[in-house]
Amino acid sequence: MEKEITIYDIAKRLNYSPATVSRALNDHPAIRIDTKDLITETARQMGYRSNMFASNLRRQRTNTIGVIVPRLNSNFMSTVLAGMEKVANEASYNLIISQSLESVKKEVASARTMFNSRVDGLLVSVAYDTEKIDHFETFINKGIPLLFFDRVIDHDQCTSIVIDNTKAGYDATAHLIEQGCERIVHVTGSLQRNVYADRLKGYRLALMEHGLSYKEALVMVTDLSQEAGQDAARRIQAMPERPDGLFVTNDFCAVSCMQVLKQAGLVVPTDIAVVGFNNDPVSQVVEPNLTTINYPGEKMGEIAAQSLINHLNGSMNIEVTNRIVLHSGLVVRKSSLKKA
Amino acid sequence: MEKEITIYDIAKRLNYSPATVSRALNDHPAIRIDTKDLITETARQMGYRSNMFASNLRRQRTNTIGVIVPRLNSNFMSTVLAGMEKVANEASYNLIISQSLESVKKEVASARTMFNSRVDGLLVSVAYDTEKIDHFETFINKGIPLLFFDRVIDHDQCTSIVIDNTKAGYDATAHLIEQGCERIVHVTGSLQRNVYADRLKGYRLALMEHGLSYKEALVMVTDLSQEAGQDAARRIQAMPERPDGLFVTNDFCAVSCMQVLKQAGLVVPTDIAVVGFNNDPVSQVVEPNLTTINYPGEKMGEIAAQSLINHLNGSMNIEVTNRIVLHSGLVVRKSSLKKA
DNA sequence: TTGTAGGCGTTATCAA
DNA sequence: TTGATAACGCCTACAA
Repeated sequence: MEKEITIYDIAKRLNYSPATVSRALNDHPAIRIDTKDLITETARQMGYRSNMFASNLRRQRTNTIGVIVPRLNSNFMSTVLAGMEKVANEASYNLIISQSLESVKKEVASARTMFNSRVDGLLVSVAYDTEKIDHFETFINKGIPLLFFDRVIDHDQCTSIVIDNTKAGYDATAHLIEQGCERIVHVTGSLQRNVYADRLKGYRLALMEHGLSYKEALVMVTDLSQEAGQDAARRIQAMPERPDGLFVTNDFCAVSCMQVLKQAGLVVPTDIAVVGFNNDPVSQVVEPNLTTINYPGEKMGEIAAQSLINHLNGSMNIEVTNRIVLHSGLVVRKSSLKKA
Repeated sequence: MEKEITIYDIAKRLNYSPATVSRALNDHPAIRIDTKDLITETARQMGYRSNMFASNLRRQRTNTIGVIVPRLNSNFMSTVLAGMEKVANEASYNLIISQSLESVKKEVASARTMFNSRVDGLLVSVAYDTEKIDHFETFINKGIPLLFFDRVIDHDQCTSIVIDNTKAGYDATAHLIEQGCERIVHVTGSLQRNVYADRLKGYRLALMEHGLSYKEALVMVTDLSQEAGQDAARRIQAMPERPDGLFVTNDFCAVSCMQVLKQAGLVVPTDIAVVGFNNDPVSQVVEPNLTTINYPGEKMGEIAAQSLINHLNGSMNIEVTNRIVLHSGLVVRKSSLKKA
């Protein structure tokens, strides 16, 4: 294992001071262009690499962004992360990624690690059961920018990146109603989370506006897993008055639900029309293809990362913009088309 | 923005030396238990957080593992990453993740960043078109452990984590042959990559052992995208002698291929039996359900991370074990069952 | 069991 | 345009 080259080594070799070498390497304006060239070239030859710790220690910055997500392995989340990585990478930021596995406890631990790693900023989508956000206060107190996306929590000093979940819920439900559905089951997640609460709001709004009454028995709060979907299917079959519409706020869950319903002999969409959420690739594989809400995951990731980076560069202030809403829209496929 | 608390502040407050504080905070054995308690408690109260840069600078370690993958947003890869994150997190390592987007050029750049970030070790799955691995030599020269997984490249000083792709290819093909298939199309990726080359090897082996001749025209090298699947379907339909079996080395690609075939009126598995690869969730959604090779992504991630960490801890040497092979196996579903 | 002191590699300030 | 110097916060011989 060879010795690491430092700016001192370069300085000695060229008979410059370390300060000059440092400046040359950092494109400092007050340096003669030919000495700069000489120094960079020598550095390259000697196999120099800058020591980020020394630099970070000195500058009190890390060029690192922390990301905390519920899970890494969902199509939606990995798409978001792909977008973030792309933007961060281009701006030469590193991404430290950590998953809460849907538990506040791990989320708190992750936040702590991120804090100790001195990330320059933090991007968060909260866990299923997060209630308070005390564990993020440390960031806010220290002035470390914090940005929520998808599953957000309102906070004066943080921006949130979201889609209009209420509208999406409304659109999904209204579409089902227009297709003639009158008893629409809604399968959703923890109402603690904005995304699910808002979609439910949209669902209720659509019912109301179309003169249908809201029935609590038709709303199922689940963890949106595949099992939850299967379970929902069984509950639907057991209902005395058979529902004719189904709005599941997650494609994968919707699909597993559809599969059980189909096995039980129900025909989608004739017997029951179905709408999912996310526009996950499976929605185009299941038969009939699933009507769903298109959720711009990659864009969300890009914008979240870009906003944070802009804030860090001083070219935008996160504390001013409170909320960025991305476009989303209904993608109509066969699973919901009773007419036509 | 408040001032950062350092061990000096704690030392001053308690009238200890910074050295003692440092030792107490790091659980050094030679420290009285009550002073340790006092110090940790005071540190907590004062809102102290250790400065990783200073520490890293001093210790020449980062507790950070670099990961370079072709893409973040595939079900397989995000599952692998989930496994890595879990293990790394438990061992209090951070993960810096970067995607090459299937291009060597970005892979080289990522490697460089990782190098400059002074990761303690590197986990890599190479891009579609990577040929040489000069860009990783710097790591090897510096003694930074390097570990390949899935898409690996043989190197004396690196361990590879893989499944037995040859066997998997063999099993898939043999299964089709046992179902009565005689003209089996194989859709695969770049043969530069071990995974695809080995699966092809298995395919040929199975043909041979069952007395079927290998026909180059039946092998399609593609990028395994959805479009590639659709394309393959069209080429299959255009073949003068209609194939009766299809082995696609990626579930998503297999599914899109199946969809086009079905639209064209072919019946799976009667007209053509299909086997995929990865056991992606879609394989259980498409109809008929897709026979596939189960690929233990999460386990692979866990083992890759664990091996690297063990090596870093000195409890295992990566340069000795050259290759770790995980179990994989055929999952038979309806898409391939001609008999029964 | 605790303290002293030097250095890890940079960069910012001040002076030349 | 360049150089000297002092931090940045931590860790670890060595000494006590």
